[in-house]
Amino acid sequence: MLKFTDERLGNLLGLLKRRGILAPAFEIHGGAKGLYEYGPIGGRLLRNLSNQWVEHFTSLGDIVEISSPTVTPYAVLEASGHVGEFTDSTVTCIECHAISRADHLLAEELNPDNLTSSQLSTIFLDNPPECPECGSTKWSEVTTTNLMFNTNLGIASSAKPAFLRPETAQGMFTSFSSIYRHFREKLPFGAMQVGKGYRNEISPRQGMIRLREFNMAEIEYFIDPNIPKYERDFESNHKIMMVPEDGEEREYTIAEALEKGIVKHAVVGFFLAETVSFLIDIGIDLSLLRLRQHQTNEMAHYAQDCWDVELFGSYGWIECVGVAHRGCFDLEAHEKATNQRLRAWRDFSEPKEVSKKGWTIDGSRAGPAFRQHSPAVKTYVESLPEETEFPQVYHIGKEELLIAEEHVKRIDIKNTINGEWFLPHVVEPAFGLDRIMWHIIDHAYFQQEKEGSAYHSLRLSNLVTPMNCAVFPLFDKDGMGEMAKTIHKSLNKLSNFSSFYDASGSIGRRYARADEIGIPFCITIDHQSLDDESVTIRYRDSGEQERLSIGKLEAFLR
RNA sequence: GCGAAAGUAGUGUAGUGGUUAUCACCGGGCGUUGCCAACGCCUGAACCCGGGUUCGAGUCCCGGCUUUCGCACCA
Repeated sequence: MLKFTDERLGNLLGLLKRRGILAPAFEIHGGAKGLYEYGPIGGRLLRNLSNQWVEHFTSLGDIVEISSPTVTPYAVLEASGHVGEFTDSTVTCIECHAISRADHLLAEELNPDNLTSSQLSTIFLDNPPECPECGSTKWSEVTTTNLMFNTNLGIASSAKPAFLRPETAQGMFTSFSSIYRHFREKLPFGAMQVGKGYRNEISPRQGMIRLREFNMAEIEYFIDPNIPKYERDFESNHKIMMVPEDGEEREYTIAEALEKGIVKHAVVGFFLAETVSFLIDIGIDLSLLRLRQHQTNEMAHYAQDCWDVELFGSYGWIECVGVAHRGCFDLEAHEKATNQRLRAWRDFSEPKEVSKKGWTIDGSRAGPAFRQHSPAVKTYVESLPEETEFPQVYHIGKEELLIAEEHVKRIDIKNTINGEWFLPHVVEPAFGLDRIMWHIIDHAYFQQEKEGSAYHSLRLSNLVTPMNCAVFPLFDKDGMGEMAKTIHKSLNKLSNFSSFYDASGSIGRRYARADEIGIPFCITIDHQSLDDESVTIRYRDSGEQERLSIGKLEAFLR
């Protein structure tokens, strides 16, 4: 069992920065809070993580990947509710002018997330907490601040307000119609997107846990609300720690949780199961994972069942994935704002016949005849039963209008209604890739004592490891260097495979360098290799070695 | 940024100020055929947005937005 201490965290952060994995961004200019950069090793890790994510969820068969812009017009995020709702409550310290998040300064049992800013203001007057910067207890009014980055599309007078997107989801909702058509107009189906999101967090903290620019991966999975139970097969017999809304923390399999009604919706359960198996595949420790159900009062108002996948690491339990049943909120919101239909069609089991017989006006005759009374005449005529005979007298105010046969015509409309349009519901699994990345690394990091000094290794999953193997010549002489380079080059050419070449320093030092960045195998070319075309394979996690002929290398590494 | 033109189903389009807005391809269902845009029946889908004129606006006027094309700018 891993022990997450401050000392370990410090060592790990040092390693990440030293080895080009992860570091605060723009440090030579003094850095910028909430922005991190991935280096040469970290960049590959992130790429592998996002590829694995796409691969895992597209292989379910009914989810497609799209890509929409990060710069998003005002109207889109106004419709989605972000302009009005995507806010934090802030207070300013009157002594030192530091701005803090109001809810973070208050004790948790007050449940500050659910209070209005005036309720919060009252608390800050009656029971002021200390300013974390200067210790003062004088506070300004609590105000709400929108967390989206403002920008403009266009310049000067042609500028139109826009935001950097706070989530990728809206792009999937706004292109619903084209995805619906792609799926031959049949539910269920999903769309996914991997990309950057931006939130102007008031106080980015905890390393890279709360970022202002971050990588997210989201799925919007659309379902018919009339189908009460989607039968979905999933392989997940794992016992998973769950913290239900108002129950005890306990281990269940997803199937058990569904049976007991703890997980309320089958599709939510399905994605929780898929999410957990994905996380295990990429190296998350199941014993450091739990599923936490949102309290009813904590859920966004549109959500019907909402679970967080929380991972435990150096910063405690951190929400890394959310799986939310969002009902039809988003599609409905965009539909209202745009008057576009964002619906799916469902046939009735029996077509319905609707007929209307009666009268209406002949506009080309009645219009000129009745002029401004024409709309009233039309309403009147259409209210008459079909057996009415003309002429008819119609009183409007003091006037008396004679409606002749030439002013009207019969209508005889028969319609068959075969089905109806409905708003699909959506289940949204949303992954914070940077947070998952952090926990992959945090769970993979092992430090040991080796001959008195600290020895670090990242036991990364082979699915995400930034370098698949390392090739070392035992000595860079007698042709070993050339042989190693040849092997390195041919392995590096394999697709989705990268080999790391290192010829400097002692062999032990090179193994250590490889372990630090999570390379699973080191291939060493020694004197014997020159004679019999065999090499040494050395395993990262056990340190054990075996010999293998060069011809079998490729098959072995795959 | 300047100038011009155009915005009607998913696509391409028709539409004298007055029907339930035309047609084709397209999409969905069923049938037939059985292997690379076949056929038949049923069915789904649109007047860019906002004002104005009018009894009545897809149609006329004004404004906005978007697109296309020139010119300018930028890469």
